[in-house]
Amino acid sequence: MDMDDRKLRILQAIIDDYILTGVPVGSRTISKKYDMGLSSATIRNEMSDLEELGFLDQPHVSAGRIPSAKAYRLYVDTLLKTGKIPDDSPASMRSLFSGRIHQMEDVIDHAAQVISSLTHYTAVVLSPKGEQPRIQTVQLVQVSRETALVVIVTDQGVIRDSVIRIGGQMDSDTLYAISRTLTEELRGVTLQEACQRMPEISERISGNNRVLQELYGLLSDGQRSPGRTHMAVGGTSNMLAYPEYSDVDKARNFLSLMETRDKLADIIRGNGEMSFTVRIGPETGVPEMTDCSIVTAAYSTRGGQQGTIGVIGPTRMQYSKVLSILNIIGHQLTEMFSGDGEDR
Amino acid sequence: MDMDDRKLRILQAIIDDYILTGVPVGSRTISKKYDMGLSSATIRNEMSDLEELGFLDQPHVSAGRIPSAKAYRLYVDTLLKTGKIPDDSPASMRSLFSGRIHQMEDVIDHAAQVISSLTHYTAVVLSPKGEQPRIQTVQLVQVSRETALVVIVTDQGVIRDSVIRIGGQMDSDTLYAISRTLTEELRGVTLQEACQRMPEISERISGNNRVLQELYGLLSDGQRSPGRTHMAVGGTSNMLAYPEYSDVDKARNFLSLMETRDKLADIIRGNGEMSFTVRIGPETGVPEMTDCSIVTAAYSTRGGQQGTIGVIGPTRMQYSKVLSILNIIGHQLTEMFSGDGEDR
DNA sequence: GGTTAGCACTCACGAGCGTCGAGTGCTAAC
DNA sequence: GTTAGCACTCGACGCTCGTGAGTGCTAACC
Repeated sequence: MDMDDRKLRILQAIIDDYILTGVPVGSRTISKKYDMGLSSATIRNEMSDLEELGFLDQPHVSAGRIPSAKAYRLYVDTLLKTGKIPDDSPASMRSLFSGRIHQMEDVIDHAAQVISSLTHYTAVVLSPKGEQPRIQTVQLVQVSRETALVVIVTDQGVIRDSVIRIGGQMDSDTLYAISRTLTEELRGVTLQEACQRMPEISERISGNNRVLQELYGLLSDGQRSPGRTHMAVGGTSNMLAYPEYSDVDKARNFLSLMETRDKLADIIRGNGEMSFTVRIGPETGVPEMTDCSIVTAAYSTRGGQQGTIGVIGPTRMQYSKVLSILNIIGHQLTEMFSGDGEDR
Repeated sequence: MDMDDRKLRILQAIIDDYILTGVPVGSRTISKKYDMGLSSATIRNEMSDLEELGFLDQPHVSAGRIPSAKAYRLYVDTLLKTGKIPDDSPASMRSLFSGRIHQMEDVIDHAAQVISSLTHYTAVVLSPKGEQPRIQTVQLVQVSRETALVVIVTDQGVIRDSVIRIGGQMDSDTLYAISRTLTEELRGVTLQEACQRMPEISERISGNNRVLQELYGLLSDGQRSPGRTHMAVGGTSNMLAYPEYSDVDKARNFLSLMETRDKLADIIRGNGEMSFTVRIGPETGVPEMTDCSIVTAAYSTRGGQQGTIGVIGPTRMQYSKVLSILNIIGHQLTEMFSGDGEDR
């Protein structure tokens, strides 16, 4: 016994119906609603076969069948293979980021909002992250008589800034001079290398040890912290609308997972930089999410960094809709971040 | 009939017990657990009086009593009046912010984490906000041949940065020169005033119109956006642990309120800059939160700005514990932000 | 007069039970 | 291979009823 075309069509119908209703679907439903020209009895036989093949589960004997993770896998794979990701973006969706938004963090927050409200699932957006950034410019800006702001511009447009103390009197011209020297010395160098080279530079520019010491501390700090990836989460409350989470304990588990941002980021970042990823139930590898699916898509910036947008929903997710939306938003983000240099 | 001392003690006992258990408390419980030297019958009479006075509610006739909002009000007021905010900070709590944290946003996120995990309620932390910031320094940092970063340092240490395009070739020395002029012209001026003064300055520094135009756009943008107050929310999932939210619909309402950040910020910012605020149930003025209480405390920075930390929990919140924790964290934040200038 | 014991009464809660109906598997006929 | 028919299963729902916590009232007590 193996999968023939009819079995496939029936399975498809079952999945469609279950995604729609969330209720185990019976043979009669399929026979009538999706008129296959087959009686319920025939469907029943086929369903029995499908269950044996591992595509359907039966919660209890007198209920209908529900698709298994394996069924969803098949479903999604054919969806992806046939490239049937409808790009049916209505005009309304075309320019969700029309208003002038300068800060990257705002864009990311907004994207999470938009995705979650379009899909009615939970959306997660991760800021781009890529190679070790290389320093382009270092500049010290005087803030007060005692403190200065360090601005480090890297090739990724990522800017780290932090306030450091400058010992004694130091006018803005002196700071500028130091900045120039530092920039000359450190251009094209990663933060890590910069850190190593500091002592050497320190000798060359004598007299301003205080500043360089602080800078050294800053660099070694910055190098440790993993590049401040920003993450936005939207629509966690959406999940409570699904009967899957009518159990409060389950809901709480889910929510607290959404709150442990580090873990969540790891999960979403997941398997590399595939343009699309769909992980279904157990495939997520997260025990708390056995009845969730995660769909992610990548977007990129002109610096070649990869960001991730993702949707978390019940396994009976409207995959095609989600894929289509992620596709569109992903493109928009890529355009936005690689486009006119207005990013951040 | 009015409140005598005994009634007060009984009410206190009822509130304590209800806060602890969340279950309507009966006369026998009080008589035995809190040994008042009174029989349950006497307690019953007193409870009946307290109900008449509006301090107790009775869910149904054969259940115990639960405290009304009015009761909590009284409870909290005496708590605040007697100044019984225990400062029993164990050493472990003394320095929650010990690790080097430079960015203000990180501090705020972390504070929300800490507060929520200490209280087991939901915590909200708002970044400081105060007067219109006044410009201290303006500096242009070259990023690429075509773009530059604008750094505006204000007296509040708040730094807005954004990338603008610089027309044509422009070396870093020229940018520095422009920066100097701008700083001289704009020092001590609010963003709004700066915006007005731009045309005039534009004439003086002729030739670099492109840069100044961009800067003008940036300023008028920045002036519109309300100062980017950052907000961190932590422990929303904690709320689901309380029987008050075993109803999924209620939980969802609560969560989606937590997600509409603007609204939430308004609610938390609430009534001004009192050092402590306790709003109980209906006092919150938010229909969705009739069975929540909000406790807020202020912290401040050396710039004289006020930030807010808040806890949202069920009305039967452990007020004294929450007040104590907010007190401690508030002081720590104030110290941190006014202290050594390492804030952002 | 305040306090307490006693008692009848109320009512949410949960267990137990029967009914209903959706859905199945199997068999026999087409 | 398909379909009609039928017996069977089992969760959902609704009903009843016992249980127990808690109350209010009354009468006795100090």
